[in-house]
Amino acid sequence: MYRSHYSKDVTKKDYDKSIMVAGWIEDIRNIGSIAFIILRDKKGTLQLTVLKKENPELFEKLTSLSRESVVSIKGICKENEKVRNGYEILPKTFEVLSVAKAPLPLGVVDKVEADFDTRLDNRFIDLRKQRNRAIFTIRNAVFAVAHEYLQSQGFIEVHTPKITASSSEGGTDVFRLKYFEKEAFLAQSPQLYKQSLMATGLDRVYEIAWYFRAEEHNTRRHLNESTAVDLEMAFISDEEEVMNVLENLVHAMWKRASECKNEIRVLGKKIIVPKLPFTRIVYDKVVNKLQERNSSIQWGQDLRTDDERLLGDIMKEHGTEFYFITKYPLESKPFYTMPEGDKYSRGFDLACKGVEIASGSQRIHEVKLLEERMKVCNLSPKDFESYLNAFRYGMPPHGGFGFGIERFLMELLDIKNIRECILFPRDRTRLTP
RNA sequence: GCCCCGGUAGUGUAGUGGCCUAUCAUGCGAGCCUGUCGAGCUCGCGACUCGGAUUCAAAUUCCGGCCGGGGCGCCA
Repeated sequence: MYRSHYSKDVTKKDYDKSIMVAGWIEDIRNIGSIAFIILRDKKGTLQLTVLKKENPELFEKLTSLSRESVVSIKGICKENEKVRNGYEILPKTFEVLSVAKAPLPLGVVDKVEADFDTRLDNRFIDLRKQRNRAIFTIRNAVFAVAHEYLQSQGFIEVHTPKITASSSEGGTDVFRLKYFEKEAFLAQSPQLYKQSLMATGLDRVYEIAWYFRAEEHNTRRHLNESTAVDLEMAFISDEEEVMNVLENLVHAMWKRASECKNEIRVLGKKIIVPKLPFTRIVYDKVVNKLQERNSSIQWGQDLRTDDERLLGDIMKEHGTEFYFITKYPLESKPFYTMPEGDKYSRGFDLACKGVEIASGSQRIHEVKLLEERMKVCNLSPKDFESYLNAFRYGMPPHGGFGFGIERFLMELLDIKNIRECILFPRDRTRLTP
């Protein structure tokens, strides 16, 4: 046994008793005859106080350890108002579990900041910082509530292949790889599989999905490997039903995040839970509003980055940070999007403060129309035979969305670089660690 | 894919042709110090991304490579 208590779990009942703590040596302040050692564990830090005259050998050994070495300490817990936790530990025995090499490639509590690149190269140390770990604690919390909410709504979690034969649904470049004697691709999304599952009778499925995208973008908001809550539901009469699930999901996640008080405090953020329902604004109106503000957007075009930001500002003036953009022009949406009339589609985006965080639609469930739309989008139905087959033997009306988690976390926590929101980011140049 | 920018001790920086034997902080090492909590003080250690060119002289200018950052497009 190495530990009886975490730093934050020590209570008045433990005072004057022998307890065991374990963790990383964050800092050693050796004053001469007395030394203060800060020990960090999963939950926080605590102070070890060592007196030279009480045990010169123990004093010497403990104070000469390198920072970030891992130790287990057995000692007496003493109440002390002068110490931040209200207690300190007077070590009696200890065990060194791992000695850290010095100097560190990245200081955990140094007064100098490190470049993000240096931080990522040494992510295992970077994540020793409370602030950085808080992001992933919140990430865990929002995933947990996503599962809870979706399960409660009758969705089941599925896992679809990430190695696929079909090259593209359009819209992005994909990674190519060798699959024995064949060529294969990394899935850009579970889109085709989750739709195929609508033909099975599972009715409502979701996946914590990996998106692999080979675009050579180099921005703060793009990753080449990202995660999403991807969802598909059958027997819907229109896309509004899908939007309803999405807004409730986002709301539940935002709310759960707001309950992570400790992490929010560490991050120095405020999280205000948005009100439901989110505003719906049709694409045509978006174009009008943007044109009123001197945007050069033409009807039919997708919103450019500056248009998205401008719309975010406009919506904020109307007191809303979340909004759906609905009834997109058919030509700006992927082939599987259900048309509405000749020009429009049942596709929508969900934006938060000017950033697109989710995208979805009612889908086409009629195979002839699907083939037609593929051709219009310069895709060959021949390349999608196994997908199309799922539509030939009974496919109910359905729809769904993809909801980017890193984008969500960026907006939730006001983080400027998306790479902060994933443990080991994959971007244009980074393949390690 | 297009465009812009950067690379100096372990870390973060100063430096814009000679005053650079390269600044400061942090770190690391040695020493002093009984209540620190960004501890303090003394001494020390440690660096110009690579290759070529210009020049009497290059961290500094030019060209190329390598590595990285950012914007746009595309998207989550």
